[in-house]
Amino acid sequence: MKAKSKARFEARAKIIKAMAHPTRLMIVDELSRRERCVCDLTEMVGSDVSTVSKHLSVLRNAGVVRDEKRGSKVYYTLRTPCILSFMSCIETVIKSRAEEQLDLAK
Amino acid sequence: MKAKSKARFEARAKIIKAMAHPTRLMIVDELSRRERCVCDLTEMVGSDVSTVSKHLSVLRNAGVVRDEKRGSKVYYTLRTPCILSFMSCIETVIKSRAEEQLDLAK
DNA sequence: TCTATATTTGGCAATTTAGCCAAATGGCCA
DNA sequence: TGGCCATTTGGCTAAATTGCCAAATATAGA
Repeated sequence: MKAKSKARFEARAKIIKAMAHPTRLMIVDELSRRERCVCDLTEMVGSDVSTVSKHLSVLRNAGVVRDEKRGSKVYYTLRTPCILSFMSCIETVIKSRAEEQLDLAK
Repeated sequence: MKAKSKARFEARAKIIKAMAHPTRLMIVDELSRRERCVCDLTEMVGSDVSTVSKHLSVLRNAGVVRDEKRGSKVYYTLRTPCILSFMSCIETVIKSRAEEQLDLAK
């Protein structure tokens, strides 16, 4: 049971780690709206294509996004839409933190 | 607007990064049930106290947990309960991934 | 005050990550 | 086939992260 729960936390951490980067969050955010090819995302992000491609492979390996080749382009989509609720939790943490600091300032 | 959204993604990434570790996830999971002192968590986790203390400081700096000193012990609590919905999203990703691999195996 | 317990901090070695360039791969079309 | 476009991969360096030990700090109690 101990080992099993350890494996569970490792599996979760792997996914969370994949999202733990500003650029990858931006990508996830964009993909929550519509599918995008690497070229679209590269333009959005403003880094080298190879960098964006590597970020995408991190997300793909973690199972956060899915890729589909059509013609010479590769389109990425989110695998599940729950990412939005995920983000709303993060925003709650940010807000809670801000409020607490406001209290301290009084 | 561009810089603003960049800062937003960085703020979010900071919090997500704080959770992106199996041990810290285990801690967050435990704290979602009840408050715990460092000694309790150290026993649970099974690492050196200093290691656990550093994990806790990562979570504290990110605003995920709050600490309160009482006597010679320091008790940690979750700052917001939404972490649970956060985890359920992660589980969805894991499940979606598993199902897709099952399909491939057919 | 002296000691034991609880926690944090400093420091260090090993590992992982990020981002760039250059090169390889794959598809499209003249 | 040859050349162009889209994407991935290899390789490299710089920076960040992890986990341990040792040492510092704080509190409670004899």
